[in-house]
Amino acid sequence: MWKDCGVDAMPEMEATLKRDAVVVPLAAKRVCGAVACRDCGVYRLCAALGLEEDELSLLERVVKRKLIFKRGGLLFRAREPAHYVYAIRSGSVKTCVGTEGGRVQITGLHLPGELLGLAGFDSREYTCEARALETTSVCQVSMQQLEEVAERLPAIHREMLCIMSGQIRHYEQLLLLLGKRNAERRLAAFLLGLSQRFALHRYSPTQFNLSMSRSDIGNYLGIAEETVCRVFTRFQEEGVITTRRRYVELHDIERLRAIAHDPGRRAAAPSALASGT
Amino acid sequence: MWKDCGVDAMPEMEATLKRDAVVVPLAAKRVCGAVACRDCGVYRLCAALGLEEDELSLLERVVKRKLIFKRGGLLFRAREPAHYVYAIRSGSVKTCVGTEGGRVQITGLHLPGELLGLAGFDSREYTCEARALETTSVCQVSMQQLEEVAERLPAIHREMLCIMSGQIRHYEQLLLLLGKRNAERRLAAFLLGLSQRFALHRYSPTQFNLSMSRSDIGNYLGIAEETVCRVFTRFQEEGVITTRRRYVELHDIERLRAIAHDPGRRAAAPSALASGT
DNA sequence: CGACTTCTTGAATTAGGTCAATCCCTGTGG
DNA sequence: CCACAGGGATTGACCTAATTCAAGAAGTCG
Repeated sequence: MWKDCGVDAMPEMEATLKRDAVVVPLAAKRVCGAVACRDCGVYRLCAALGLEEDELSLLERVVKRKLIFKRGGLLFRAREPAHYVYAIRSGSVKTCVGTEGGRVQITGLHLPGELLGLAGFDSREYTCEARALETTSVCQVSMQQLEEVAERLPAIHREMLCIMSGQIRHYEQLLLLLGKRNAERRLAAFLLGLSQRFALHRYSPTQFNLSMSRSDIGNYLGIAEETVCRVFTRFQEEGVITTRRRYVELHDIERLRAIAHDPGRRAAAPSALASGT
Repeated sequence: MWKDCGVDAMPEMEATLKRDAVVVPLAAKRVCGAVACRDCGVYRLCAALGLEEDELSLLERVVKRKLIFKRGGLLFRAREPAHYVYAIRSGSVKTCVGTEGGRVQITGLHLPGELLGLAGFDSREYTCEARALETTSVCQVSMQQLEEVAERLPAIHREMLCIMSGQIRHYEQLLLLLGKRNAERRLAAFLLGLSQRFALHRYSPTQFNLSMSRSDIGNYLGIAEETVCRVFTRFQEEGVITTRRRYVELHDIERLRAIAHDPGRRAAAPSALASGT
């Protein structure tokens, strides 16, 4: 397993980082001090750091620098040594894993405030590939130094555990989505999920940009690109949403919710076991 | 989200724990001292504890007791306060999450040596329901005391992070599986995955017991129970496997691998973006 | 202003879901 | 010890939702 995920699959990507990752030579002076940090997933992490020791010195040791990636830019690749964790400040990032067969599955769409790359903690390698979906600004955090600091501050460790368990919950939700058949339900749930997340970040929950292409959305949800289009069209005809390219407006959240939660028919219920005896 | 997962869905299960959870009144004396512990997922955790302080006293504080669950027994339920983490010593456990619609998705099949319940770290609630698939013996570990100890021993924290990142990797693999359509591929990959895991635990990689019913397998892989049967039959006709009820023998691992990794046709490849320019 | 990519829509095809009947165990009780 | 009940597994027939192939429209970018 994990032989050539995203590597052989996309051989031409080698040079992308060098070309796209514009290193802003702003040596992390106020990186975690401004208003934007409040909305950042590592904020509590930064805060914990700041509380315990000399604020600047520690922050500067751990938060390496702010990077900007252009659309399509590669943050990291699967199986690459995981030297850094990335906190998204603006923009969006998709993560995907790959198989030997060259098949690729998008496993995440990440919005500002989220942390990427922590899953590689165990193996010291990234478990997936991460790519900017639009111009995206991130904080690059040194894994090693983060660990060194965490060694002394249990609060950091606890924070990391929380972030990971959040990631696990996210995956469980996604599995739930992929397990239940129907394409309409998947898309409805997808839109609702996005809406919720945008709301959390104080963006409009009813009009936003799907930074992913139809093809990516299809891959993410386990359906064909064309099906995504067709369902969007159907939703539109029913007045539930409006789409124009990647821009979406949700008109009838309730209806979407109804579609997403429709129990539908049967659907291989797992046996309760131990019911009788 | 997460309103009544597994609770309203299976209302009759209330009494299951009381009936099935046979509390062995063996006050954790040698619980983490025997040979079996070497194969346990928390072994390193236990070891770390033992290295640093008075072995028995700490272990007894943290590892509450050994429990035995019968087939169908409920270890914990989603949304329940997560007081304990469970290490599986023998047997197997399935975990599942549920939706408002009463739909349930099996998210994991857990074998001896694996740790359950850590995902609830963040919210202090279990994120899923866990149920024994056969007579299963577990170590029950107090979450609170584990944390208290971890506070003083960063090694424990690091271990927990590793376990969680392993869980994340597992989910990524599962997503990959659910994303790629074809039922044959799913089942082939499922069998191979099990085979690998059994091998890790020094069980036979070519003949083992699927502790799950066809229905559970279907739910886990996102296909209908009947399709599971049909594909198994097809595999059998081709001489790749033999099944008898829940017992399976793999005859041609290579062929299975070929089926699992068959790139197949198209399959909504995510756009590389930034490919041309 | 092209060249490309992404999106959309149509038509044909099919994998897999659904329903239903039957078989086959396993465990139970007479 | 044997017959029976009930749950799981299997198989067949049918049908629907979604994939696939194909072609064209609509943006985007250099």
